[in-house]
Amino acid sequence: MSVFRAPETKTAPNYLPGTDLALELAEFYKVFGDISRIRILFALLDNELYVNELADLLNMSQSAVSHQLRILRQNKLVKVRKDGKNSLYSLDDEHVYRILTHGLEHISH
Amino acid sequence: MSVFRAPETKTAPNYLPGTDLALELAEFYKVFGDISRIRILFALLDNELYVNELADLLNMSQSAVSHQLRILRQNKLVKVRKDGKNSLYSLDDEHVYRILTHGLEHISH
DNA sequence: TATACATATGTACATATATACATATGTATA
DNA sequence: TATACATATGTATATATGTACATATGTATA
Repeated sequence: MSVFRAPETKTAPNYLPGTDLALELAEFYKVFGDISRIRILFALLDNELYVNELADLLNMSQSAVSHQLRILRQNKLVKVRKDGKNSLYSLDDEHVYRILTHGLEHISH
Repeated sequence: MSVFRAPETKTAPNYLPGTDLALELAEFYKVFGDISRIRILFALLDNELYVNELADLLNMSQSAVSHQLRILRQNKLVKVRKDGKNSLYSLDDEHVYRILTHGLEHISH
């Protein structure tokens, strides 16, 4: 990835994304930077689950789950399907699985 | 990814990582969840750079850059090479590029 | 309509964290 | 050794953020 360079030789970086893009990307990764949201995403990896099922499964309050689901929804990582008074949540994006997988690859060296 | 399921049918999730793993993964993504670190990583994508070069390039204080480089180092995302009194930083891991790329793919829909 | 229930949301607060500032450490050169 | 310079680090502080608690919204059923 990074090319070796003699200390005296200075080359400017040839790809620097604008601040806006960097910010957007940071905001995106920030969503994955919380254990509750990670656990929710893993729970939804192969299942469509109700809010209260998530709360029970993960030992979280209904409120906390709902708040985190909102963040995940806003970032298009999960989607909702209404079922009467219940809400069924599932993953929204095909990338989510790959993103989680790559993270796991990294931390397992 | 997520299998359709009738509301009455309840299946337990078949893969739930332990809390420790979820925490480790969240901590890992947290590193990407900051605009300064993202900008540093992009700057290092094709270049080996000195701390002061990064500071100039990104309009950050030397201290701020150094603090963030420490976090990136501890998470094995960048590595250092000493050159006298200078330090040359570069990406440490082949995954970094792919992780950034996937993030970009997601936010660009 | 009244009640029960599932989910969403407003708010307060405790905790985490990025940066500025000051300073320490380490290296090269006079 | 003294000085200049690059980088690292300790600390304080302002800001961001996750969760608890209370409550609102919306739906099904009696």
